[in-house]
Amino acid sequence: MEKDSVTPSTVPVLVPMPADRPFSYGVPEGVHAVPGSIVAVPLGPRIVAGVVWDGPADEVDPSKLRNIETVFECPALGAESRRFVDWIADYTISAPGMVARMILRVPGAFDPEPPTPALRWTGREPERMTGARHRVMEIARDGMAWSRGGLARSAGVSHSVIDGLTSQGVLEPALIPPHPVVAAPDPDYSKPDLSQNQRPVADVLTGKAKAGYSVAVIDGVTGAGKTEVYFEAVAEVLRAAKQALILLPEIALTHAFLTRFEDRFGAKPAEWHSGLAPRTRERVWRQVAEGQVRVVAGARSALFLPFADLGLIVVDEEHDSAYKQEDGICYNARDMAVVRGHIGKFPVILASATPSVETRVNAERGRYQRLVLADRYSGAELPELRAIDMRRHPPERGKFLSPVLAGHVADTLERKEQTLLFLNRRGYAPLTLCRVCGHRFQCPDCSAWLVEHRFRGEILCHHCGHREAKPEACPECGTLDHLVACGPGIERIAEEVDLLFPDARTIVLSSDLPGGVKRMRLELEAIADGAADIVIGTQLVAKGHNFPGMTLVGVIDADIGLANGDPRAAERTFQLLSQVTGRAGRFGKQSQGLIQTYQPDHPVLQAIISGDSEAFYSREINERERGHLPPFSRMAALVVSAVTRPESENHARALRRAAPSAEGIEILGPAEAPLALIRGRFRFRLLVQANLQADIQDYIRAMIANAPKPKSSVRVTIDVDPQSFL
DNA sequence: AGCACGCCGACT
DNA sequence: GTCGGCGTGCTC
Repeated sequence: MEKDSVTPSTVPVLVPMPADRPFSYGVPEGVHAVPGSIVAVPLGPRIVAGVVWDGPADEVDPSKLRNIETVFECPALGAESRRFVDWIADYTISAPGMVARMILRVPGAFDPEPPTPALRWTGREPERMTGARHRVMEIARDGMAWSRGGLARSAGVSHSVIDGLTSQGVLEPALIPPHPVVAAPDPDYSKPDLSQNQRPVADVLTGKAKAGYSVAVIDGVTGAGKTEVYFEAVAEVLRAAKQALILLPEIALTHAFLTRFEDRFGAKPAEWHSGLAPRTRERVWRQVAEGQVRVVAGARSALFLPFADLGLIVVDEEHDSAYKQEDGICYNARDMAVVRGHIGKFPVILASATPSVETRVNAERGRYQRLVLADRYSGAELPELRAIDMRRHPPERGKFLSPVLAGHVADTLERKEQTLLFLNRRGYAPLTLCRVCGHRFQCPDCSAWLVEHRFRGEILCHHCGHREAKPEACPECGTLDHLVACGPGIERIAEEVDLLFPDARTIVLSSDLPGGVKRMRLELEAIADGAADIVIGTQLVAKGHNFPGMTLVGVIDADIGLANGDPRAAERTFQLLSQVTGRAGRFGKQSQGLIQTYQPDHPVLQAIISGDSEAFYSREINERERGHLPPFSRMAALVVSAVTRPESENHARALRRAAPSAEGIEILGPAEAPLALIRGRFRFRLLVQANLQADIQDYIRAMIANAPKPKSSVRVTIDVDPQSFL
């Protein structure tokens, strides 16, 4: 410990920790740290990455003050990104350091990528020429830098030949700068051939792209060409030398999308999703920060890339629930994209064939501008939709395809066209029970049934990942071979299809598919190329894939989503079924969608079949307004969880008692959360419902501050704007 | 969030 | 007798 004659200057630093404000760190002599600088700082026993924040640092006990370890050689986080972090922390009632962590969760990206060592021709000729050396010189004479291995391989010689030439001074060491992850997109690479319907919408969007903040909603049926239209806004932003971000629901980062982008701009966008290799991830992050990457196509987490100069965000399929993050910091990427646009003073485009009720209401209120794209592009017909009344056309006992649907599948096979059978349930059967004693297989740690996955020979929990080998005997009564599967999953549908159509080539697609993003892309491409006759899939096949040969879509069970009482259930079912039936008939052939249901008169099904979505929306919006539900009020869910049921319930009650009384704010609960037990923790939930003028965040902060501090084993998670209103 | 410290069960 | 479980507390 040396005695300091001068007090070192201090700066606030956001560290990846749930503290409500930045920590203070000393800045050593000669170190340059400005707001946004990404730094390594000591925190307890370890070194972590943090960001220098704005404003003066808090005074801290000098004995606690520690110094910044390093300032990374990396562009500082811009002021817009910093305001975005502060805004999200405030809105979601979470620690700013934890929000910043979402940006910084890219280990290794903060140090510049080292240039690759290479060799280049010096202009000198070898003293003695040999065959091998001649082959090397043929290549090296172009004056380009080659890696040692690359040059050897190209010339078909061994390393020692290269080393010999290097020691003779024929080749000299050089450095290859890091490769750009993608080439620069050219806004004028190919002029789009827009239809009469698309042109005016594209013109409005390009106009907005040149102005400041605005939100536009492109509302158009599947296949109406929304992508081509928003590409024009992207082009305009590229001309203005700004960056653009296109958000897509997780799985929708399809090869087809990337190809369309490349056809329009002459280069692929940089991709950002969970399936990226760590190395690629780092490169993309860094090149986005440096401004080298101009366009990113990514999943919701791409919103937290350190853009140098962002000028547009497109949220494709804006209604999709994949935009909602439910764990850790709860946020909806669609809404946060709008916030980001507001902070950065740039336009945001929301696109969907089935916009969310929230977005429709925002458009009606004039906050968003709605642009309608009416017709299908290039004359493709919408599928002809019909409900199959399962009460009149029941399947055989223990089967799930009605004779009507099976008949149409047979016809489609005969025409050598493709069928998609949709069922939003993974596995073989959602429930297994013993026919002798009635024992039901339940997860030991969750209030959920174990789902049989017959292909894997296991029964597993879809909430915590608990798995066990599928037993032969009932664990309760010991009876052998009397376990019975209840209800269908896609594997069971596949089994039924195999019995009905043994010669058809079938494929089962769900998130269970081993092999990750890569395998999924290959399978989807193979299907598009006609490698399967019948595709059986979960919602993942409903999202944005084009299957040209697909002329029949069968929905196995349209009633699944409507069963629970959630006010949003109707909307979700409408969106999902519209999306999945929209997979058919995108390329001119007449196609049909058959929807199996026990309630063909349900308004949601009527809306889908008749194509009268306006009636559906006005009814839904009305119901939300009457029920005082979002977006006509604001909601937040507080979930208390603990290892024992009473601990959880008691603290939930304590929170409710601690709630101040406030004008226009109401609390519902506590009640057992929809899944009362997850991963061995009992959950109780409070719902806070506020009118649009009330400050729901302040209210919740007061509630938590007033309540007794719970034991650390009791956790409270806050979800502002929850997906479920129940 | 991570990590260390600290106090109670099954084993080298 | 130790190894190791996770409950509690702290991090500028």
